[in-house]
Amino acid sequence: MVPRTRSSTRGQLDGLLGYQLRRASAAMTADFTNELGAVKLRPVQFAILSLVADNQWISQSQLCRELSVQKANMAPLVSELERRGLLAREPAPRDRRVQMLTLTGESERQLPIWRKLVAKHEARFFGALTANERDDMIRLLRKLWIGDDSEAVTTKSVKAPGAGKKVA
Amino acid sequence: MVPRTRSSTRGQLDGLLGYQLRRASAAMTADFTNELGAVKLRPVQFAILSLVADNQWISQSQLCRELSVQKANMAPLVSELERRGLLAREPAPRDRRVQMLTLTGESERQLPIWRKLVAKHEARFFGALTANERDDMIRLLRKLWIGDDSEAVTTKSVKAPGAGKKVA
DNA sequence: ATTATTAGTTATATCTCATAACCTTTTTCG
DNA sequence: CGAAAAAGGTTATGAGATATAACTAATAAT
Repeated sequence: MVPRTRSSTRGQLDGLLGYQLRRASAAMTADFTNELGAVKLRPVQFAILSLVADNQWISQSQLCRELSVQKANMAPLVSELERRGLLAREPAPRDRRVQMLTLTGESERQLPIWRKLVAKHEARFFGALTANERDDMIRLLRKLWIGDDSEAVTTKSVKAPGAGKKVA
Repeated sequence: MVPRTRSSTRGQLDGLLGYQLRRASAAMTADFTNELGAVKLRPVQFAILSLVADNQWISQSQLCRELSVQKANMAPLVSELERRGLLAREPAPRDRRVQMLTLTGESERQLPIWRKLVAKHEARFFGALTANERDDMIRLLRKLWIGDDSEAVTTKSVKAPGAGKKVA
């Protein structure tokens, strides 16, 4: 059971947090897909449904902000979930631009099951960590991107007025 | 300094390690691109060059295993770096199938500079963490994917003989 | 020697994510 | 009030990431 030909040195690379983060995230996504591939739910789709479940009548724009997904990418995502009968769009009465979102009977029924699958995936993938380590990690990870406010809704309409807030 | 319109509840989602990992990794990649976009180096390209620097004459296959990149995807990656004069391919004398890789004078010269840029990016992005927290995080992240051995070299040549090792 | 394996390439399909252009509806403000 | 700006949403498009399949050439196994 020799670890194959691990002869080379990962050297500098191995000490980079960014590299470790990227690799861990990729492995996690693969494991997620492995668990929820059968029900055809990708991480972002699960995130959308989960968020709609916890915030009924949330608008697509709000979703975009919460998930840092650009509106141009959110449209087809929501459309597909709608097409599959997992999400319903409802025009907002007070603002006719807004599409309010809600779960359907079908997704309402399935979501608890999917959440169990996700929980199973999490237990498996993060099983290498102790409960304390998991708490630490979630706390640390959250510090890295919270407050990102990475536009995500872009197309900032920075046409003429250059008074932009210096996006850096 | 109110956190904008954080009116909705991330609810269940927020407690998922996988979600946090995915968001943090995405934010990190964006920051990396922001720092090294000017020199046209993506994370995977930097990883390749860094690894070749630390392991001269490494083969593409070894690179694939180290980085969990499939050979079908590695080929064009290496080709582009070669085209840009940052990597040189040298047929191995003992095994004419193998392409041994090495840095060029140009990349040898630039790599220290690029490493400094990466260090700057890491300092900025992970600056929200203390030194101890960073040590913790790198240790925890490593536990998540090390030993993955996720094939990555696939195309298992499972032609006729079904005695394959059950790729799952 | 035949067979299986390994290194590498090319082609292709999906997913992710960013930009731009556009329409419609509100909101802001002179 | 009315024009301009801003916000919600859609479509189109391109680059990057990543997975599979099919293939050639060279080496290893039995």
